Amino acid sequence: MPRSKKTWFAVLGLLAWRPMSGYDIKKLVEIGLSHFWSESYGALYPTLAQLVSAGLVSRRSDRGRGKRPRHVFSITPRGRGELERWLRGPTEEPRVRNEVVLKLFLSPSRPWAESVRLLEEHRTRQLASHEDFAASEVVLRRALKEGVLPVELQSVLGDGPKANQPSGARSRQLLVLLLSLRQGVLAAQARLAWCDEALRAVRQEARATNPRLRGVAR
Amino acid sequence: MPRSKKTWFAVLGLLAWRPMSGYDIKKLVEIGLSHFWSESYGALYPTLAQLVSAGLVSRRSDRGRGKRPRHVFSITPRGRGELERWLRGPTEEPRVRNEVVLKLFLSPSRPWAESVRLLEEHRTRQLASHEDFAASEVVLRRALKEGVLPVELQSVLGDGPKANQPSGARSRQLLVLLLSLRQGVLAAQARLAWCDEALRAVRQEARATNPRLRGVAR
DNA sequence: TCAGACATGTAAGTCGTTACATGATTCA
DNA sequence: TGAATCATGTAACGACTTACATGTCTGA
Repeated sequence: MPRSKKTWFAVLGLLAWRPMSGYDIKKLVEIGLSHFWSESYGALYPTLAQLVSAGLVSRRSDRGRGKRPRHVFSITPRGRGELERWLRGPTEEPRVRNEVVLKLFLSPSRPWAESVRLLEEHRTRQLASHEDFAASEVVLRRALKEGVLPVELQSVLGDGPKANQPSGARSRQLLVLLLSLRQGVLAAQARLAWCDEALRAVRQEARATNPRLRGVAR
Repeated sequence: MPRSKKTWFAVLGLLAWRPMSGYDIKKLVEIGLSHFWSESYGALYPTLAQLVSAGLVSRRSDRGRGKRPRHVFSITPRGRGELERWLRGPTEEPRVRNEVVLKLFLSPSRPWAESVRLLEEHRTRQLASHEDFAASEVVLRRALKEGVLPVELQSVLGDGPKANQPSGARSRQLLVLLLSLRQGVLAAQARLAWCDEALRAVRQEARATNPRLRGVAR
């Protein structure tokens, strides 16, 4: 039984926000969705072609004067129908494969210092991504409150002033963007908290095992 | 460039805990590591065969009288060397693909009630897994404090009373098991907190948008 | 003028899952 | 005796990623 075709529906769903080229989709995912989604060109372009064949998406060649030629894809009514069915359908839990935890788990025969380094490096990465998220959150909350759309968000939400957004649609987009960001913030916080807890435990254990280190700070 | 061969090293690392059959490995991962790792038979058995070919693991046929015949795999010294190199090497961040967040993100054209249902279902699953983790944690902490190994953990850590565990090795296994569990607990808590936050926001928005529902509890 | 962004694709290969296939042993 | 669990594997497929290949336009 074919498994879920996530790229398929991710692309379809993004095209429901607004018509875009493959390149636009890639950028949108990288810039705005990277904390919960990823796509590669090698999956994107074939998927786009398949969606067109299936009649869920239409392709139009946009070759404006002095413009780079590009293909703009739009969702069709049938595409909206399929998207809706998928949105209403069952949602798969991602199967987890956390290499950091695995390494820690497999480390019992290694020196404690190695686990400490593993955790410290992981912590540094988490801290950086947490800071990124937090900064984006500040921008987004201001946008939501003041109703202005800063440049940073235009590439995510589309900049069209003439875009025929029904009233409230824009603020609804901002809300789901904020909620998805909050997910990233909370997850990063939890990972950070885990690093701290694990580091404390491992360092304590290291001191207890190797009395020469007793009293050494850090 | 071949990507990291996680199954390869996961299997190698588990065999460093103790010799096991493929079936044992599968059960161990399912029962004790499911909150941060997964393996399928279709990956496991071929990997085991490859590890043997590579000389990192040795296979012995165990056909005791009245016993089911089985293959017991043990890590070789070369295998330990490779494992060690991998443990010390760089650790990849998993690329995230969270279908729940994606669906929420793609929902702006759908009724709020649909997002509420999505989040509620997700919350229910997270609550259940959080409870499982918390229960396991209680068992583990007691084991760590009292130095006794309850039956539930014997399938994870191995039950050998004659196992030539160097002093402290068992408690170190318990510690990394606890830490890996804590990772699951904290992650589940964060997901739960996010669900609550998102549900609050979405419900509030739903009420604001549809005044007929104003004042309706839940 | 040339680096860097824009833009689109393909080919090969990796990684892993599901479904299939098979059979032994235990225990109610 | 027959269901559940132990036990081992393969085949086909699905879903991606990486690396390659190619070209255009903009602006410092």
